[in-house]
This record gives sequence, structure tokens and C-alpha cells, in this order.
Amino acid sequence: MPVKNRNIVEIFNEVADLLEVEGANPFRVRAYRNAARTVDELSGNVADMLEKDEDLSKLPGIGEDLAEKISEIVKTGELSQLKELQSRIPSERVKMTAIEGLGPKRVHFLHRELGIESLEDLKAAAEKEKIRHLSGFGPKMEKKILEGIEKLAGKKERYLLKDVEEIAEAFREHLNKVRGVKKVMVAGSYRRCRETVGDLDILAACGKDSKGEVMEAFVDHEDVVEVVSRGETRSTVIARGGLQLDLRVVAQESYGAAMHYFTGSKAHNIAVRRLGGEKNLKINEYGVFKGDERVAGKTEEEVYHKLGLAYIEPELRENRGEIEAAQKGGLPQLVTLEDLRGDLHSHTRLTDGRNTLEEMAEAARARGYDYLAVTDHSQKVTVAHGLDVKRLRTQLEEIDRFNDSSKGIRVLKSIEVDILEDGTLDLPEEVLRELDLTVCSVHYHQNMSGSRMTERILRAMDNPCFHILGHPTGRLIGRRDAYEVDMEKVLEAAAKQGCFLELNSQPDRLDLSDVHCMQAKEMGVKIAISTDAHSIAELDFMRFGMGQARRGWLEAKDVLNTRPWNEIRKMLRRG
DNA sequence: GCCGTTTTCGGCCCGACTGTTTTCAGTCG
Repeated sequence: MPVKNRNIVEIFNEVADLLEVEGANPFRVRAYRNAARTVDELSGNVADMLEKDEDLSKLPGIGEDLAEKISEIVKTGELSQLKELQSRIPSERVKMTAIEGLGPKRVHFLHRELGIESLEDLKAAAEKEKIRHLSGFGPKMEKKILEGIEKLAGKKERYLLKDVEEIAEAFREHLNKVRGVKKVMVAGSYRRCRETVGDLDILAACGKDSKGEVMEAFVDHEDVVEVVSRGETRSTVIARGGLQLDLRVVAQESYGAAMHYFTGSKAHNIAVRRLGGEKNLKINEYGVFKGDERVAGKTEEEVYHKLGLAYIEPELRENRGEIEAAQKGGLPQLVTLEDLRGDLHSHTRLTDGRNTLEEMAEAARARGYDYLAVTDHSQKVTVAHGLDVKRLRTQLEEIDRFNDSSKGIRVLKSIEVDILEDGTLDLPEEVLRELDLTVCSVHYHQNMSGSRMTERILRAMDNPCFHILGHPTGRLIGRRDAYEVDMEKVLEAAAKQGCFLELNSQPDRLDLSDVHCMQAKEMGVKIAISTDAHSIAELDFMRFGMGQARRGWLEAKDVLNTRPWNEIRKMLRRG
């Protein structure tokens, strides 16, 4: 079994965890985590790169030592350093650092003083009130530890954007109503449109005398079940459902700097601050400072400009080259919802959708679209009552009737046709030729090997009726891994054959990933941002796909459905 | 462990909150 990037990522992160509880140099720990992130965001396979004799130490955050370690992992499947660390440090000790208020130092100290090796030891020691007597600890800390152990069990790690949207909006509106509040925004990974968020970072700007009221309104919100900490400018609460929310209150003149700081990402902020340091500027959440003098901070634009950078959109702030691009004036002009002319993937009641063709089309028109592709399932998908040739033809007649009598929206004849196990399509070519376009997707036999899955998709692309590859990796965020397809080969084939890839906007799919979007752009493959809507309401999922597309640096020209239909029609003609 | 128009050492982002102290370390984001 060839070593995958994910194996390397996991090993490096585990080394970092273990080094941390051992009390190693924090910068050394960070080096392992940075390297893990670099590998995680590579579009290509590290094993292949080594095969081609590429120099891994050229990658950001990877020097000679870590390049050598990667090489060892690829060759042997493991890392001797990790084995050695594991033999010395029980993994249970790492788990303890997940407890609120317990970090590596305290875990290390508890082990040294009381021989605590596991959560069970820790619980027993706390219950026997052994911890409160240690220097630096006390009764409160002991209580916090016991509560922390309880919480650990039911803790959800990350939430889908869609699942936190409602609560984010509720808090935003609630705080906006407080007297003296000028602006409220939800920053953090939520603003950067990451696929999932761990918590919500809320930022409020207000006058000096209303700070207290804002904090009070925050911790008193009806959805708050616990106040973790409460200060004058910063508080943390847990909301119903376990989601953590942080509020920061700042003065208006610092709002831009605070927005920048609390939007992150951490890696982006570190890089920006380092750049500031080179220019003798100190950057914190209150502003940009030259000595004691504040030289910027009211807006984010100001902060960037002071550093000689163009404004960087939140979705790009991951330290993946955006700072260098901003220095050179080479940032992408990111695609926006307004650029979209239509949606190329939707379902109706004929299969597993909830609305009729007319209702879907009307809703698409109401959203300002010029066209909507109706792409019901094909016969293979029996659970969704997929269409055979006869039922599809009936639908095509219905579409003709609709288009003849309706103005302002065009329904495109299409289908989400299954890519069968052998790479053939689920309906005969003669009927597929009658359609305006096809979305071709894998639904069954998802757990074949990577090479067979890749072959299956490439065979499907050989079919001249193949246009768009639907939800290209099949992953369901937090529930099902992507199938092990070789994306580089798929993109190569798509570029060669004139096919397209979908970015499916369902909030639990968001399939393609941001990294693969970047790779597609680089290889000249255009992306269709589609909702796969199963109801009128789901047409609005486009905002999630758009966030992902923007994280993938896509511009309007990189996206298929920013074009009018007559232009797309020409692009769909295969050589 | 990485990195360098300050390059082989000595930095590595910066501040708030808590619980413990009585001026601060640890943790967190």
C-alpha cells in the first residue's frame, strides 16, 4: 500500500502532540505542525514527488531534516522517531491536553508530581483532592479538571457552516440591537468560509461607555448555557448544542485591525505580522503601530495598505501564497454570486426532489438566473426512482413545453447519469445525445481501489456525451471519506477531453475541495459551481459552493456557469 | 525544526483571561 499524504500528516501531527506534552521547544513543535499542513494542502502525492526526485525541502516549512523524515515514511510506512516517542510517552497524556485549562506544561507537571498517566489517573487524583495542593493549582482548577473530563466525552469537534449559520445570525442581530453598538461581524473561519468551523468569533465595535452592556447582552443571550470566561473586552460562552462563541469588543478606530486579527487564519496573521516586523511595524488587534503611534487600524484595507499589500479577501487568508500575490499585485479577482448566470445541477419531484420542474424553474428565475439544468437521477439510482429512457423522454417533452411558454428562464435538458462500475454511463448514448448537457456521477461501488476508481472515471470521460463530473470525490464531510481517486489524472483527462468538474455546493459535500479547485485552475479545467438542489430552498446553497470556489482562488473566467448558455453550449461540444 | 537583501545563529505574533499568586505562569485564540 503506497503511503498517502494523509499518513504523513497524521504522523507529523502526532509527533507534534507528543513533543508538546514532553515540553519540547514550542517552535520545534510548530515546525512539525506547519510541515503537516504543507503536506495536507499539496495537490499532488508526496510519494510520487519523491519518485520523480523532487526536492521536498523546497516546500514551505520543510527543511532538510523533515524532508528526510518524509522520505523515511514513504520508504518504510513509519517514522522511527514517532515509535521512540510513543514508547516513552503514553498517548493518554496527549488526550489530557484537550481538557480546558490543561496544557502541555501542566500535564507534564502532573505527571512529574503525581505520576498521572491517563484520564482515569487524573480523575482519581482530582476526586481525592490531591491536585489542589500542588503549587500553581488550587480547588478551582481541580473542579475545572473534573468538569473538563465530563465535557470531553460529549464534545463535537467541528460543525458544518450551515449548522452554525442560524446561531451566528441570531447572535449578530442580538448584539446589533444593543445601545451604542456600531458594528457586529462574525469573523474567524466562518468569515473565511471554511468547510467546517470549530467555534464562532464575534467582533463588536462600540463606544467606550457601552462595552459593559455589550458583554452583558452576550453572556445573557437565551442560547447561552455556560459562561467560560468573562472579561471587559473578551468573553467566551458555550451555546446550546455545545458550540463555543467568543466575543471581542473593540473601539471603532480599531475595528479594521480587530477584524483582520480575528478573521485569521492564524498562519496568515503570523505571516502578516512577520512582514510588519520587517518594516518596523507592530501589528495587534488594536492597530498597526510605528513605535507608540497608531498608523492604521480603522479598516482592514488600511492595515494591508500600510504593509504595502493589496486588500486580501478573507477566503484567501491561509498563507498559501496570498501575501506574496498581494505584494506583486497578483491577487485573483474572485468570482462572486453576482457573476453566476445559472445552476447546472438540480432535481425535481420526478426523482428525489421535492418541487416540480415549474417550481424549480420559477425559483431559479427569481434568483436572477438565465438557465437551470434539471438533472434528475438515472435508472441505476432506484432508491431515488431514477429515470429510464421512457420517463426521461417524457420529462424532455415537459421541458420543451415549459420553454415554449415561459420567458426569462431556460430549463436545460439534462440528467445526473450514473457512472457504472465499469465506467460506462447508465443510459444509452442515443438518448444522452438529445440532452443539452450531462452531469455524470459515481453513486455505487465507491470503495474500489484508487487506481480502479480513476480508471472508471477516465473510461466514462471517453464517452462523448460526458460533460461534467458530479461531486468528484464523493466525500461527505465528517461522515464519509473521499474515494481514492487520482485527481491529477482526472484533471489531465478532463483538460484533454474537454470535460468539466463540478463543485457541488451541498454543505456536507463541498466537493471539490479548495485545494483541488486551485489545481483545476492551474491545469485549465473549468469548474461548474452547482447546488445539486433537491428543493427550491436548496438553490440557495450556492453561497456555500461560492465560498469554497473563492477559497480555491477561482475567478469568473474559471467558472463554467458565469457564462451565458449559448457560450456554454459551444464549450460543451467535444472534439 | 525552519529560515535568512540582517544567512549558519538566534530569532520565531501578540495580547486577554484565569487561577494562582502578591507579580505571574499557563493557556488560549
